[in-house]
Amino acid sequence: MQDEYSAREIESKWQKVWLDNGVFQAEPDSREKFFLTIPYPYLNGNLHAGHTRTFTIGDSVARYKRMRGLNVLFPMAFHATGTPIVGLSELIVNKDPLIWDVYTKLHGIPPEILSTLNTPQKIVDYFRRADQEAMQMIGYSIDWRREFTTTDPAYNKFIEWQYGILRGLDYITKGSHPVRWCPHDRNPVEDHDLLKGEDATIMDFALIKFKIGDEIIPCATLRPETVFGVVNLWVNPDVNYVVARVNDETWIVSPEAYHKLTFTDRQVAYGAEISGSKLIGKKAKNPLTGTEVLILPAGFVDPDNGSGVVMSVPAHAPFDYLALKDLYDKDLSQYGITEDLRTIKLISLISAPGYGEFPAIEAVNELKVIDQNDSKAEEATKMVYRREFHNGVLKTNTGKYAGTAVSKIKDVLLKDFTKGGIAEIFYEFSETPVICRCGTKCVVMMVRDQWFLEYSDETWKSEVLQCLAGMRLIPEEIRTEFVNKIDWLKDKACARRKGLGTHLPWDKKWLIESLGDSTIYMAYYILAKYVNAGLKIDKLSPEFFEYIFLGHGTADGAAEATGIDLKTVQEIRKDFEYWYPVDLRTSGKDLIANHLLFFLYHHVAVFPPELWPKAMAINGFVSLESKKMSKSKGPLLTLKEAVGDNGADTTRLYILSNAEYTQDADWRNEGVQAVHGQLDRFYNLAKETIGDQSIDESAEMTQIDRWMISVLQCRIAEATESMEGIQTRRALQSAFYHLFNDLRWYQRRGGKNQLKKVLNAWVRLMCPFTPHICEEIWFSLGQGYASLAPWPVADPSLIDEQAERVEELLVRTINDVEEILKVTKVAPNKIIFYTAPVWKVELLGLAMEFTQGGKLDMGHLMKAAMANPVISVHKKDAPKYAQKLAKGAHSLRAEDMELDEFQVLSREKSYLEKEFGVPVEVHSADEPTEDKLGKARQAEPGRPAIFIE
RNA sequence: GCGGGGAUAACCAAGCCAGGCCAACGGUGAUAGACUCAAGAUCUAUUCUCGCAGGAGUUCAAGGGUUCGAAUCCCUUUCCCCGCACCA
Repeated sequence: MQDEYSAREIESKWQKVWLDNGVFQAEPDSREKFFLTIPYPYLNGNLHAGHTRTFTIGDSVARYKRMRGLNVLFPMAFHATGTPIVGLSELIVNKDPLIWDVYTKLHGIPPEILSTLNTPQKIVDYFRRADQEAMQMIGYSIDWRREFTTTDPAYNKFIEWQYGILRGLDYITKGSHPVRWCPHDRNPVEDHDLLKGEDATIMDFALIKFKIGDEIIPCATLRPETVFGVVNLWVNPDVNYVVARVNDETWIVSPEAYHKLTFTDRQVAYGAEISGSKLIGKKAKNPLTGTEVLILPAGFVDPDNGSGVVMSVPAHAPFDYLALKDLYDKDLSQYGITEDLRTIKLISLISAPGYGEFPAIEAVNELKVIDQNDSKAEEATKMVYRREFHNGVLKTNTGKYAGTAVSKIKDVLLKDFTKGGIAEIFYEFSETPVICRCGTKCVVMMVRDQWFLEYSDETWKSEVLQCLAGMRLIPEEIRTEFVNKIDWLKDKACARRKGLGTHLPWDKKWLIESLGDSTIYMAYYILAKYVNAGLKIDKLSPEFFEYIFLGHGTADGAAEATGIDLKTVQEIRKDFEYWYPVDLRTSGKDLIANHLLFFLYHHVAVFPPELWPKAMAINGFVSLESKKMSKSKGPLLTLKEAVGDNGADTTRLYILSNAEYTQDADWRNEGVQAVHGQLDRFYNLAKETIGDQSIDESAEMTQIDRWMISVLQCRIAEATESMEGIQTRRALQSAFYHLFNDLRWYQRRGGKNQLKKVLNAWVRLMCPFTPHICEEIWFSLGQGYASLAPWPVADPSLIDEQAERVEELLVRTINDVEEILKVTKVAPNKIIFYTAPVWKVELLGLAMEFTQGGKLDMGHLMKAAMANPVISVHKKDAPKYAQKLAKGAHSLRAEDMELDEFQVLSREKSYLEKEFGVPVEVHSADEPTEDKLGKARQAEPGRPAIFIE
């Protein structure tokens, strides 16, 4: 062992030793196996603190399980499929200043190197190497022989095979779906492509097809149920509407709506223009009820929202009510309207508790909204909507829908109306405008002939739920979230035109979407070892995969089809049978709603139940000095930076002990430095222990030795239990911090001879968390690798309750003395202890009996006490103590009566004298001595009386 | 809006599911003392308020309730974080 703790030297030394000796390479054997995987990182940047947390949790579990004697397979690979890497390479070529900044400053890539990363392949190669280096410099116990990247040709074959299976199961279908689209770039846009409107979601409006003669004037609404309550339509008189041919119909919509329609899956042709004012005064027929309603002018109608025509439901929509009211006394003869609008009867169709017939009117009155231009009109709308949506029920005038909750009706009506030709669905952004980085206003585009994974399939879904039910989730609280998300999951587009990836085998112009190609790749780790060793890959055919992963067909058949020799085929199959299924997948919580769900879906589809994953563990994010980390805007802490600045073990210990489960961890420099100091202390204590020639391990065990060994068993048990539940923070509390404090007490009490024994267990307890420093210490302690040494097992026979109670009594007594000294501020000359008299112990015993037997009351207790001759002699003092016991009946400690306190304190007299630096006397309250200030009478079991001179 | 999770002393953070040994583990920071020529390291103590004898009071987002007893159980309110997709 070196004199000084030098993380850098120790860490690189052991990393090399592990790698050179293949310490973490796993092969099947007779042991029980444990297959642990973590989502591979995407290769568009360096690994950061977030990865560090997830991966380090995984590594510590892998190391723990290995030490528990399991055969652990912990592999790693890299994700490159999808669009971002392609986009990144273009931006690098164009020397995009933003990207340049992010990658040189946040990711720490030298400019001269960054400029060479001008193709996707070079980016992949660079980060693949960088990530691997980073994972090695933090000491992950990965079997690197199985590494791969998702753009490797053999991996493509594997994905093709998988998609063939899904297609065979009819889980892949064709359809259309709406996307955010930039008309200028002619591409779907993602959040980072946007200048404005990142928060906009795509909402489905119903276009209700009102009719003017044969022409359709569609009204857009998010509340299709209100079609029952329409009393007029609204058109903006200042807008020039478009008469257009839409499929086989003639539609009248705003010009903006026309523009949007051209991006939908409809055949659209421009016809003529018609001014809004010309439409006003006409009658339109409600396609559902057949009623004719008047078209009226309204300034609040936004041509850029929906179709530019709005149905008016004044009973439930404050805007409609206000607009109608505003017209009551207006002269509308210019539109040819002569009738009195007051004759238009409002139609109520929703009953909601707290509201009467016309909620819109009530809301308007309540908020004192003046007219349709009043800003409070918006508030009134929201108020009515919220209440009606949550508590509203449809009235009898809605026919067969009567009685249905408003919150449940939308999807039903959309389905019924579109089927009946009454309405169509129209997609629109929830907020506008949405603007692309190129400056163009984005639209909702309907992508046609898109390939979908049918995640909505009921059979598939129920199998996934069944799989989930059989899985262990850590922490268990996330189960509801998983169930909810499975319920919510809809069909997912699974192919793209752009990016890196595997082509759909039956439709080569499509690339398989990058989340869909990352679902069952854990199985591929088994094959990757052989591919990396030079296995022929050009002929990897479905038959081959069918055999090695599913056992379909025969080894001979697979060998024949591929030209791979039979022995290898059989070996791969045997490997797979040994390692699969996945025993644990640990991941950040961001992947719950996507990757982890798909992971389950695809496993369930491809594999039989016995190969479904066994468990998932979820962890939270990492923030930096309380600020959210951002890969593109900073702050960002890369794994390399963290390890370079602080060392691998410090980084690991810090990130593992900082938070647990789904809680977010906060990376703070001050804390990291403190942790480094703690490791330093650990190292020094180990070094001193190992070098201490005076330690006599064969010496007879003293009280404090027995205590130390006893407490060690508890720590081992706690750490073990914690690691079984993947609670790294809790495990470290026991294995590191508590044990550290125990050792301080041990040494303070003069303990020494058990130090080596404790250290031996301690190093192994710490090894999953801080493996390098542990290897270094272990090397001086024994032989072999600490990483492969057996995890300590708690020995119940070494638990010595008596010894622990003695120390508790001492701690309590010392604390009491200190408190007295603090309060009185006296400098002691002598300290006298009086231990409790026998009769009090007897009385406590009686009280305990009564408590267990049910009720403890003074009467019974005193009666029994007086029957006991030991107690009855003290009949003057007994009632007082009895009273106290009866009061504190809930917290009586049996332990307080099982220790001979006089003997203990007498024995530890010299220690107590050393602690306080003054002479100490110990008396029993039973022995008549000088009782200064009557203190001796205060002595109770568990609490000796104290007198300080 | 919907769904999930949270709010604990200067800060981070246990405890809550299984109510009482909880003024509340542990760490950090701060203060004091010991050691040292000194610094650092280490060790010890203190760190809600009051208290010259080991005590008392007020706390666990806010308000209400259940209970002999609540940080823990129930109800209401406020605030915070995450996801809501075709993007990895």
